[in-house]
Amino acid sequence: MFSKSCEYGIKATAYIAVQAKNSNRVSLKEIAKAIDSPVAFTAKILQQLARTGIIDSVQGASGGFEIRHSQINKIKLSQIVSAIDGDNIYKGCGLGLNACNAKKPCPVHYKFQKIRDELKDMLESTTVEDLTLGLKNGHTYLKR
Amino acid sequence: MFSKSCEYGIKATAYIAVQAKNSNRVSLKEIAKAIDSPVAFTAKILQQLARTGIIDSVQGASGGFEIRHSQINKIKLSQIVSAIDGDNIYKGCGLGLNACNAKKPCPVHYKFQKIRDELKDMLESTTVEDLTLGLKNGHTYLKR
DNA sequence: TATTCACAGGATTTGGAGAACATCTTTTTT
DNA sequence: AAAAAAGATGTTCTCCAAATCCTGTGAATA
Repeated sequence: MFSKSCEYGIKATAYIAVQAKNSNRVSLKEIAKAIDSPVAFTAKILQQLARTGIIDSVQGASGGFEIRHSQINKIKLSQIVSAIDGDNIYKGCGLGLNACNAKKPCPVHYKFQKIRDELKDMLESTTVEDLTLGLKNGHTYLKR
Repeated sequence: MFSKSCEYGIKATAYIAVQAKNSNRVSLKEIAKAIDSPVAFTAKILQQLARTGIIDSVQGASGGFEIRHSQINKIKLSQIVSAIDGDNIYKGCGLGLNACNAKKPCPVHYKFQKIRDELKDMLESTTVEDLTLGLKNGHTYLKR
């Protein structure tokens, strides 16, 4: 469904948000450990997220990553996905055709459109805060 | 969404079905040309589909691939997907966790489950015949 | 029965995403 | 100002899906 990068991006953002709620700034290492991801690779993804303004990075000793409290309930999953995987999930043809659209649809175009639209709605109506709720009370997990 | 193999598999099956309705048996080359896919790679995928009984292959001169008329409206998209990609699409975790299930769900588990269930329903309720209809009257396409 | 056509299937190569490594830059602390 | 902590960036390595190659086998037909 999503690329590995995107999966890590979502998990990392969720973890940072949980810690930000406790006013903790977290380091790259801590994040990688918490979401069980390769450190160096995670660094690149966090950079992408920081550049697009989804998370904030602070350099230097006692630096790390954080998210402004006011942003936690505003960041939508769709933003993270777009930042990392682009909008191919919404636009891409189910059968991989380059020019698949309403004018020249592939045989499964409309059936897939329905699914994709629902996926889009879901991603646009789910905020990072939604993800933190289950994590805080231990009902959901980021590892294993 | 699907692997390239799977995309080719669906397109090939649809094409073979259209031709089978006209009582034409089609060769590997013709199929590859019709769906704009690499010949050798397509051969492998057709082998898989033939082995699982979704399509029939006939060796020798004037051989090729075909589908029994009585099967065209019975073969479901889900069968093709399972034969090539397995059932990872239904089971796989949205965030790539190995052990993501109702007992230890990831933060997006239930939201994704809904989408996946709908995808499953769609694939199970769409037959190869459904795909052939648009192709025959020129409303849908397999190339470009 | 020899030839040719066409699929079967094992072995191999290629390309790109994912992962790891090394180095440079910035910021904080002392 | 120097050292330490941490992010930024470029390069390399690895692995698997994607694609190809080559040889084997079966069927038609002359």
